[in-house]
Amino acid sequence: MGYTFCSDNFDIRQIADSGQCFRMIPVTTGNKHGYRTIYKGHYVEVYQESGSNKVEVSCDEDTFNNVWREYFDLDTDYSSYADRLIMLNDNYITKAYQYGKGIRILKQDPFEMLISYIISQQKRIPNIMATVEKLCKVYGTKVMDEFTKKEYYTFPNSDEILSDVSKLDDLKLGYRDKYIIAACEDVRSVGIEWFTKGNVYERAMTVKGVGPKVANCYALFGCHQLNRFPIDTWINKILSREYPGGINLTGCEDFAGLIQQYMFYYERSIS
DNA sequence: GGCCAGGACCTTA
DNA sequence: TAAGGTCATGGC
Repeated sequence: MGYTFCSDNFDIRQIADSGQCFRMIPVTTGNKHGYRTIYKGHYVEVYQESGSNKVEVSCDEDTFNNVWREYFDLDTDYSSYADRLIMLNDNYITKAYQYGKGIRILKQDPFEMLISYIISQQKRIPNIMATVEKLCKVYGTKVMDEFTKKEYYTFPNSDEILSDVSKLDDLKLGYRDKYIIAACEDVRSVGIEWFTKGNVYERAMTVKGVGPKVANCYALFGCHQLNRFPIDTWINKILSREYPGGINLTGCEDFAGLIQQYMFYYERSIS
C-alpha cells in the first residue's frame, strides 16, 4: 500500500476541517475514508482511523520524507506548544485546544495561499473550496499521480492566470477578480520570492485587495509565521464575547496563530 | 426576501 | 483615525 507513520497531535480530519487549506477533500478507497491533498505538483491521500495516531499515506517513504513530512510540519513538537498553552490558564483556549488538538499549521505554497485568501473574503468555506478547485481546473495543469493513478490539477502560477484573464469570469469571483489580477501582476513583476522574505505581512499588504486579515492568513499559512493572529468574523465574535477586556497570550505570542486555529475550529463546532 | 459570509476600499468628517 | 457605504455572489 503506502507508507505508514505515527504522530501525536495529528488528526487529518481536523486539519481538513480547520479552514486553513482549501484543496483537502474526502476520498474513499474500499472501506477506508481519508483525505487527499495537493502541494506543488504532488498528490497524496491520507488515511487515519479516528482517535488513532497511526497514519497511512499513498506514497513511498522517500516522497513522504522529501515532501509531506515538511508539508504536515511533522518535525515540530506540538505537545510543547500545548504545555505552554495550558499555562495561560484560559478556560476557552484550553477547551478549544482539547477539542482540536490534532490540528497543525501546514506549510502550504505561498502564492496559492495569497490567491486563495484573496478569494476567501466574504465567502463561506465550501464556496471558497469550490472556487479554488475551479481555478485549478481552468488554469492549472492536469497531472496523473503515479502512485494512486488518480488525476488532479495543479494550482496555477501567476503567468498561467494572466495568460487569459477572461476565463476568470467562469469563477464568479465578483469584485475579487480585479484583486486576483492585481496580485498576479505584482508577483509577475517582483517574483513570489519578494513576498516570502523580509516583512511578509507588510509586503502582502501592498497588493490591492489584501488587507490585514488576508495578509495575516498569508503570513501564517503561506509563510508559516506562527505568531500571526488573523481576525475574521469568527475570531471577532469570540473576542467580543469571551474577551471584552482583551485577550492575553503572554508567553504564547510566538504561536498565537496556532491558538487562533484552535479557537476558530472550536467556535465553529459549537455554533 | 433579508441577512451574512475566514474583508477591503473609498469617501467623508 | 474612525465610521459608514459599497462591492458580487451564493446559500439559508
